[in-house]
Amino acid sequence: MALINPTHQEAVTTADKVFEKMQQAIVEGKIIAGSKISEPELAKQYQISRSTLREALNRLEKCHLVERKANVGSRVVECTIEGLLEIYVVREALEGMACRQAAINMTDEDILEMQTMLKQHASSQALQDGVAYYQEEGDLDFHYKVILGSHNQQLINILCGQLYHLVRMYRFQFGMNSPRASRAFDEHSRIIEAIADRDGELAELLMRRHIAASRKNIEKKIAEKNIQQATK
Amino acid sequence: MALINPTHQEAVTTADKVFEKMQQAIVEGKIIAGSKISEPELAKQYQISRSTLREALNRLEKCHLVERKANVGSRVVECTIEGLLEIYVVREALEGMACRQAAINMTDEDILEMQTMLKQHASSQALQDGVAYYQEEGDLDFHYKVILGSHNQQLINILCGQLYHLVRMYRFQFGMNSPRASRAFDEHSRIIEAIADRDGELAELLMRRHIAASRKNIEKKIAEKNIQQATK
DNA sequence: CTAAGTTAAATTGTCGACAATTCTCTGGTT
DNA sequence: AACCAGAGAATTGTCGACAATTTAACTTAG
Repeated sequence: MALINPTHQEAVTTADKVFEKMQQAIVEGKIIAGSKISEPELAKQYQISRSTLREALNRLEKCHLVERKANVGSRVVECTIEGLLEIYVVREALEGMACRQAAINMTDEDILEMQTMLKQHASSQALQDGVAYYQEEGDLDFHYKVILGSHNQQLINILCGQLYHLVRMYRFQFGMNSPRASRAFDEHSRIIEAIADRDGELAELLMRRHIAASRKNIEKKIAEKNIQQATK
Repeated sequence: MALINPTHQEAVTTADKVFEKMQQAIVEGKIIAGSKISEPELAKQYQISRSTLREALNRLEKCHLVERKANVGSRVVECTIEGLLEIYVVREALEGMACRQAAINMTDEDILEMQTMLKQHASSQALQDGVAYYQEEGDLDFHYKVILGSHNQQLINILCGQLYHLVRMYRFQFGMNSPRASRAFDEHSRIIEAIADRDGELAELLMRRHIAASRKNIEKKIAEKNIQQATK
């Protein structure tokens, strides 16, 4: 899985390593969302000093996984429906623009690589129970490559550096295995086609529709759940 | 000047105060862009310990004003033309979306307040040498209010918390007093009109054109300067 | 004179202790 | 019984010192 972030420089210092461990733990819910973080307790747990832990907390704050208030402490960010929808709105805007830029700035080799990647996903999806795979890793991988293809460092930083892990957290904790996999695949195909045609306007439009469709799908689910609860 | 960020919580701790001072110093170029930051030196300069200074540096890193490499140190971010254009691309996407959301989520009172604010700007602009004023503060103020009007916390965080100070830095250091002030005023008026009409699609379109126009204006200037240099 | 290797200085990362603030629990008053 | 006040405990912010790493300066071989 070539899901490696060029922005992401490998962890050399101990604070980095603890940061990565905590990041994973938060994404997977092992450190539960919304809970308060006790510096002394976690420092003891990870066998490090409080200063080092605070350094790690600062990096978690940078990717919006924890929030801190002065003289009060840090809390893990909460997973709310509103928060999830807000992220989709931001992604629609930013990934749409990234797609437009990718149509301008991606090299022919990059495009070819993405096309072959999509074919691989298609076969492995058809082969076995690939729906989950596709939805989990393949989808992120696709979006990732488009973002990198924009060659816009600001876009890459915001989307891959900050929002990426928040998205992963929501996927993990809300269990996003929606039945949109096959439709998503078609949408991905058309997006790559537009990029290959160097049609930035269409590429942006398609990507925005693609993400908006996911958001509306979630909104629909929520609405259904609310009706269910109201009528019982 | 009601340019207060609700995101921005006032500085209570000393690290916060140093952070704000350094932020201002970087924006104004008193700490020169691209220069390396010496922790011991700055700690002595601000009369604080290195730990506190590092805390401040972490916050500067959060709003992308400094960059840090492990075991090497921190550098003030550089102001490059490419970086400026990248920011405009991100702003076009995000503020466009913020504008669309503002058309949905702003209250009638908020809209009325923005309309009166714009009229004030108009009169004070016509009154005296308001062009600079409008361009410097008024423009930021307008964009600020639209962003807040989106009521999307993610959008607000990214635009007001992170990009805002970078934009200020570029304005200050590149001396953006372009002659687009009067045209910008008309564009602002139309944007508010669209928001008042609750026409999110149009509001987004107009905001994107507004920002794209600024970007193209800069690109044109750069091109002219390059030709000048080439022919002399 | 250049280039590589080695040593010394400087800088960054980490630690434990102290100060300042906040939270909690107890006791008293209306 | 509810609410406010105050002392104690716990937590966060800040400090100075030490360890690890990088940068520089110097020496020496080619």
